[in-house]
Amino acid sequence: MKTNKQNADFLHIGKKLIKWYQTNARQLPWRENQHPYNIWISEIVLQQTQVKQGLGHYLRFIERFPTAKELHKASEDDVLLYWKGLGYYSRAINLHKAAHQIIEEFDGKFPTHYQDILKLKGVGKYTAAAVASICFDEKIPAIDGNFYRVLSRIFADDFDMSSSKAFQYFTDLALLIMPEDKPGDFNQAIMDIGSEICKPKNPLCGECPVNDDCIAYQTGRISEFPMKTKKAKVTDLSLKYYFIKFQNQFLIKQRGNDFIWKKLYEFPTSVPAEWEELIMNSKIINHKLTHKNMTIEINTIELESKKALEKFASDNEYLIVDEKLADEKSFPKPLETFYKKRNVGEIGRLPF
DNA sequence: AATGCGGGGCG
DNA sequence: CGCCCAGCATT
Repeated sequence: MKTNKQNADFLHIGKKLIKWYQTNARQLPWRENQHPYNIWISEIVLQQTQVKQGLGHYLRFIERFPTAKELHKASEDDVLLYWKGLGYYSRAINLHKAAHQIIEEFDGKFPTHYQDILKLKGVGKYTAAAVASICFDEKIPAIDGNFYRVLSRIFADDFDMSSSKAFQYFTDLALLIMPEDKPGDFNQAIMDIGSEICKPKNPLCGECPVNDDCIAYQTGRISEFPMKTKKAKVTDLSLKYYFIKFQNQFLIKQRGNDFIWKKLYEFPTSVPAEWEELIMNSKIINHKLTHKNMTIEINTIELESKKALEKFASDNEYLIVDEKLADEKSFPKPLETFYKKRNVGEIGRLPF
């Protein structure tokens, strides 16, 4: 925690949020009472799910399974049937398992403390905090994506929300603005403001009850927050090449301008079916290599004549190059490696 | 620390 | 149409 924030009083922000919530809360079915069962179901439904999408499912689910006892008695298939279309189906399976826990481990009574609620299957820190604060007045901030966004903007704080330390960091920040009283209203105020006003894109700052406390808004830097490093997406890639040659000459073609290795040269990526017969009589050397997250298979085919090579090249618009000339072309790294050490490999059959 | 789960929303 | 999405369990 930054020391310059420790001594200042930010509790007035939380108090404003609570006051705003008491007259501006969205009217939602699970807010008609504070039964922990209903709040719990609603929080699970709303994980990674918009209210607009989850509302109908929530109503049908509660109608079919009005209490933990009913949910406990149901079959897993029945529970899944009522989850159909919502996605993340392990949520439904865990809901069902948690109903068993409530009946068997908690004697049919929904647990009343954060630490016990957390023991339920499918309930993590966010959901446990939401239920504990809304239903049992425990002062625990319900830290989710909304909270990261709202807090980072209020404090114009560029702490990376992708960091593994972000949860603790934003918990500390939340406690700076969280009053002792009405923790449930406080958390729900953040939920409503996060989804309706302090939206990721095009936030409606003019309607925000704490816009004069929001440093990002006051300094016109809303779009800078929250700070988030996007991790490079890792995808496995499997490639197959044919190193088709006659003596010291072989075939290459320049890649297009899309995907990877733009404009670099590579070996043929396929062998047309009409060449199959000719190639069946050739010696095939199979070579596999890995590079980063790629696996590349290269089949070396020694043709019987220069004429065959030329025919193949003109049929498929390949370039015939000399081994020395090839050095002047730009190859992707794994192909260049192969090109320089291509005497490695095993004799095999062509894998058509 | 990274990955899988699933739909809808968004540019 | 591809990309994105902090909640939770699992690895």
